[in-house]
Amino acid sequence: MKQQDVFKALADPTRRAILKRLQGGALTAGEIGAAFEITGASLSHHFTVLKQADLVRTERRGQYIVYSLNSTVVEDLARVLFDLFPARGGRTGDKS
Amino acid sequence: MKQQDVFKALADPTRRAILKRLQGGALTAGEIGAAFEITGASLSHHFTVLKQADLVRTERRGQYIVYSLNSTVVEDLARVLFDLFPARGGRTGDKS
DNA sequence: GCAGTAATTAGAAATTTATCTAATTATCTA
DNA sequence: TAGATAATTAGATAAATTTCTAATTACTGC
Repeated sequence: MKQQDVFKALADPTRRAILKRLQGGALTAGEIGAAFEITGASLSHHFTVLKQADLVRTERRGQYIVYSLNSTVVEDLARVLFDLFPARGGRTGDKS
Repeated sequence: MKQQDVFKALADPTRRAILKRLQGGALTAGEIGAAFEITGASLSHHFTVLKQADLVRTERRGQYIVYSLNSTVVEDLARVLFDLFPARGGRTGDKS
């Protein structure tokens, strides 16, 4: 896991929206792109960043390329975050 | 919590290093800066970004300004992440 | 092989971000 | 109050990022 790549990938709102779209299951590049105003070329750039961070996986299916979420990275990321912030017992939900 | 501000703040390696330095407890701007090559002005910019993301808190103590970690934000961030990635039972540590 | 569709890659323009030097603000001490 | 120290703010430059159009690659089906 390249920490820097993951953080940079998550820093862009369009890329986070892509990840959210993939929650419902794998989608082709075109299906993902339908939800955004930007061009396919720009989308493709974002896919590259997400792939480099290992946040998504791709698989060619004939004419299409199918994207899916790589959930295992969230575990790595969780480790990094708990390393970045001091432990506090693990309770959550009392702030807001 | 402004999600975008937090992600953007964490996207820079210098800022993550600042957060790590603060793990040991509160430090003055100068003490933090001693560990980095960049100028105080640049550091100050990073502090601004971290403050805007509510990741650090500041307090003036006489001539000094003391920075400390705001751990509560990690809880908000955890929520965002678990929202961004599908739930997977909650176990961690089996991937390497 | 050729036309059509899906997606990426190439190259450039516009925006944002990180960094610098110089100037300013705030505080301490004599 | 004046000089020294800590830190920020202002303004500029350099580097990185996002986005675009145009061209290219990969596959389908005739």
